[in-house]
Amino acid sequence: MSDGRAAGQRPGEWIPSRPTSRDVAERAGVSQATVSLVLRDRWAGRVSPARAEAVRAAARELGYRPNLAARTLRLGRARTALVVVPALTNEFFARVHAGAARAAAADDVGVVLYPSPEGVGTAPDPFTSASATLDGVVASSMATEALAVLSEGGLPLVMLDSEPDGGAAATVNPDIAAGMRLVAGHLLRLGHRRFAHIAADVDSWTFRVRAGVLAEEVAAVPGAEVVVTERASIDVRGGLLAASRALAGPARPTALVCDDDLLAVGALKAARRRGLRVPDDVSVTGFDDLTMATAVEPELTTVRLPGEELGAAGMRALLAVLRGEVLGTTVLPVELRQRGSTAPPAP
Amino acid sequence: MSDGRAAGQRPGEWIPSRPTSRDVAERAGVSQATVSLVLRDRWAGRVSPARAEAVRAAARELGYRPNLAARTLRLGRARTALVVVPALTNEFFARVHAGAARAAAADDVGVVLYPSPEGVGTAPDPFTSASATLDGVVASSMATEALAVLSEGGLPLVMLDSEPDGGAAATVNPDIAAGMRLVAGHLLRLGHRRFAHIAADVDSWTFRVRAGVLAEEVAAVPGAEVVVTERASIDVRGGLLAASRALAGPARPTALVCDDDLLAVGALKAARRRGLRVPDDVSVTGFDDLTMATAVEPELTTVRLPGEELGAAGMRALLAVLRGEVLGTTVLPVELRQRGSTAPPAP
DNA sequence: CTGAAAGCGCTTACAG
DNA sequence: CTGAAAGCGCTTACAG
Repeated sequence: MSDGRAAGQRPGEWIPSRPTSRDVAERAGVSQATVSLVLRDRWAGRVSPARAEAVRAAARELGYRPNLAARTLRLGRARTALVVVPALTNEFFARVHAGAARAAAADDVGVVLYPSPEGVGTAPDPFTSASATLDGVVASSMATEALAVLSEGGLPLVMLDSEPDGGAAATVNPDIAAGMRLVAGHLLRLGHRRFAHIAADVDSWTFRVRAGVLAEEVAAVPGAEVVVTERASIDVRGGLLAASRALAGPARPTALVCDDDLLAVGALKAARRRGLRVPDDVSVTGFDDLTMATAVEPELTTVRLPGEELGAAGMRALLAVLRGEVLGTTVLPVELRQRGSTAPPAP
Repeated sequence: MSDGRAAGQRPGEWIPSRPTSRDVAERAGVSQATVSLVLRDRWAGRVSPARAEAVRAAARELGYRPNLAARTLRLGRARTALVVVPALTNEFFARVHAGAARAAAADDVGVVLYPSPEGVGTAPDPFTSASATLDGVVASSMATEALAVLSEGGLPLVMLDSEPDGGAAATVNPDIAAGMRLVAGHLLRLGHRRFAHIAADVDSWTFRVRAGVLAEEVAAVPGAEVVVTERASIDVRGGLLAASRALAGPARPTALVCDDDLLAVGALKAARRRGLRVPDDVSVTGFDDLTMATAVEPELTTVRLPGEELGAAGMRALLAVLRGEVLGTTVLPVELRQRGSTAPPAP
């Protein structure tokens, strides 16, 4: 202790000098090795039950907690995963994070969160962060350009809601295509033929799939057509602007298919401002099933994406990859939630 | 390297064997000490500029990143703070986290997030988490019982939106009392006299203040009264149920003062279901100014709590405490956002 | 201006 | 069944 501790303490008295495994060993009258064995539960048949109990008692009395930095250094693994999401203030990504953290905790792995600051755009290098002693990365719904940065870390990478063959060790996706097929089918069956697609202004797999499937499904029905608005930023205001424009055209669409619930909420506002009733004059659909989807009136017909399950499955996939297993792409089912914002078009 | 590395690698080939400072030293033809000095920017006057440049070049070429576990172990500090919030899927706490992470990053400190799984209730011991090499804790809006657990870690603790003298090293609060005074004043000035308080079912400082101030302000006006509903769980459904009950009574209140925007959104729904118009028949106010506040119609009159600023100020306070500074309680200003959900009561 | 050495706290192969 | 020792990668006081 020639310097390190002293140097660490100089800035203030705030460093609680925690007991070390040596302190526990001393108190229990055993060696540090025995302490480690007992506390890591690797003692069966190697340490007598009496001594094991003595160690546990000493640890308890001292309030001993292993120093994770030391353990990490020794073990060469951090038992920590990085979760990268475009924006944490979006409820969907908060759910993804919650699911990932839950699955990680079940395996005694910690999670460090990295919300890409520029929204869904390119993330600056997360690996320079102070918490960057990482075993692997789970990243959700990133824009295409962001992948390169993530791969650069050289860490095992699991992508969520992303291009299936994007170079990640594993991919877990909600069944986006099925979701959009459910929306299109629902509206077509109600009798809609003039659609507007309120599309998000993010260039990522998930939104490309939504656009592609909607176009296909509508094209398959004679007389049906879909116009695509200028791409909208993913917030209420973006939806309001894009939907206003879509509703202003000559052949007014009878259904607004929105890439996200936030856009759909904006579309609801746009319709109301033009004096149109939802769903009587125009139907509106969303994607995600955020809390907001049932907060508004009418409540939104939308696709429920399993955010928590996505995060949990992604973390489990990462853990499996770290164990050396080889994984491909997992697809999670989605559901259509039919609510008050959709109805047959006015005759 | 008798065992450690080998043991670490056995589970799979996934551990990228990263270059160490020794590798950089070798490549640059200097000692490890020089590498450390240069890379930590402590070389001025101690290492010749030419060698410093050589070290930087070598580090760049090898893609060297310091092993944080080793640095942490040596330094005795983790440069990592724990942020504890009741629930991350609540947008307000997501904002708090974002602000805290931003402030931490500015000081090159990492953030580990701990969303108390049981909502706003008692958090189980966060310090057993695998990422628990921590310098300090910032905790927001915790229920009273949760404080004990947090103090137990023995780490410097900054509380946000909490009891000012609750034993934390520092406290940073939005001016909750002023916020509720703004709401009450606004409604009283509009002419309201019969209030219902849709109160949250969480026993914490922030909600006690809201209840206390509302009661006081209303009591100060002759003829004005406030009834308190059964406490509601903080979500749309909770608000809907509590508000339904409040509106069913004999002397129907003309204003529903809600502890949270989610409750207020529920109240909006309750009013609508009873065939009451907002704000013509009944006024509704919220607290927080979530995205949802402007998503609904009419948009909510609410108190804007500065979530990001709260998180950032809290983290800066923790950093100051870690530097040995003594801090008291900081109060952040709040604002009333007047929108469409409030109006004079029907005559 | 530079390097050799010690030590942070832990875990494990090895020797008893 | 138990302990002494080495070493993970880094930083810094110290000796040159």
